[in-house]
Amino acid sequence: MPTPGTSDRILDAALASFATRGYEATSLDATAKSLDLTKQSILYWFPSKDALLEAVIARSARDLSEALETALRGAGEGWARVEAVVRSVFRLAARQPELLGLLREVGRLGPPAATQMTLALGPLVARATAFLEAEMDAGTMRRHDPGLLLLAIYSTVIGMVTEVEVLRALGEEPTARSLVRRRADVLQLLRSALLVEPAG
Amino acid sequence: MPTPGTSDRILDAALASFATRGYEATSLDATAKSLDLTKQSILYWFPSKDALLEAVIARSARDLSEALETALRGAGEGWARVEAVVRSVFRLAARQPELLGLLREVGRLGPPAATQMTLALGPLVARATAFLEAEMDAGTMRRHDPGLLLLAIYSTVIGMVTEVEVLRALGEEPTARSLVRRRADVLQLLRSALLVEPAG
DNA sequence: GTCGGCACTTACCAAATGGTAGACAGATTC
DNA sequence: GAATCTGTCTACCATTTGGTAAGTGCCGAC
Repeated sequence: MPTPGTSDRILDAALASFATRGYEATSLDATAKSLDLTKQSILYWFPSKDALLEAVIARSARDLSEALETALRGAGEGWARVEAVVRSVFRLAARQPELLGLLREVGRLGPPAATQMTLALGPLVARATAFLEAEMDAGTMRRHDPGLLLLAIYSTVIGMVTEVEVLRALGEEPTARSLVRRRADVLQLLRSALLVEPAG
Repeated sequence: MPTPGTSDRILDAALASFATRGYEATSLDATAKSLDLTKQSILYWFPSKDALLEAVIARSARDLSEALETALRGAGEGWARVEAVVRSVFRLAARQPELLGLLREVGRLGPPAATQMTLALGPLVARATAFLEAEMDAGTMRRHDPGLLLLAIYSTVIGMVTEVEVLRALGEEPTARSLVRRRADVLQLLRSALLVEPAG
């Protein structure tokens, strides 16, 4: 494993800052300083701050897709697939929380950033929608609008994983250990909500 | 109803901008211009941008609490209370979407803004937690960690109402009419998830 | 050994930002 | 009618922002 190149290190730092501080609150100067570089070096690799965001989104969308595709590859059928996806998101929350933070941030930023992310994750969304529809047709999951159902699942999982302040407000310290409990709770909740037979 | 005072107009404009563009992306100059004022007039009423945010949060938390308290006042028992709260949030989404947008934004900003909002909404949260616990004790709702359950409900409802870009990504145009459908879907979903008997 | 390009720097810059100081107009008070 | 207070404005200011221009050191090709 070679030393990561400068452009990758820049992407890492930018991702972290965009995901936590937010896009506007991230300054090129500060990001550069954290890497022992000057702002102009960043602008050498990425012609503008917008372009940097674009690159961060592109790489993150790819990483995100890969993580989920991998989880789906050996996943089984029906409910097991939902569980596999949720588990892989929680794994991401532990190992690369910035990826999920960026997702949140991009949704807030709106177009064109959101459009780019949307396009990049489109195939995954289409697959998920089709899956839910098939399950509902087969009668194994309760009937809902698939899009809205997906949004509900998305919001719940992302919320459980990124809403640090709300967690604190509810008396749940967002530690790594608590993440496991949150995962268990989400899975149980989704099972009750989705499955036709509240099976055990 | 007298003409709203300048300080109220400033709070309105600031709330709208904080909720949509975000705090950092909101400039005092732009906000002032939208009100046919100068930045210095804003700084006359609120000594700094931080203080303005604080005032916006204080007023919004009050409005939010009032709306929910009102909804709860004539709400009935058990599931009807959940339904009353959800309905009132969707009503807010139609009439004052900025209030919910601010909630999102404040969560992202972290302390001290988040702390202030948390404190202001604390009583409401405590009430909700106690309610859920009582229902679970009574056996009418499935047992979960009340805090996490509340977070799940919060995330789902707020997501349905503020995640405009995600909605679009899922092929749901965020119109006023679709809001009604979303509300129906959320209620149905929550009922399946929460109630012990999937009652009809 | 020098030529060319790569990675990065120093030196700037115009625009925008939050904030200060002080003046000005119009009421209100005495 | 003078003094005061309120709300707003004009005039500044220091800092920070994203971005440009012009080097500089270095390494491999020839």
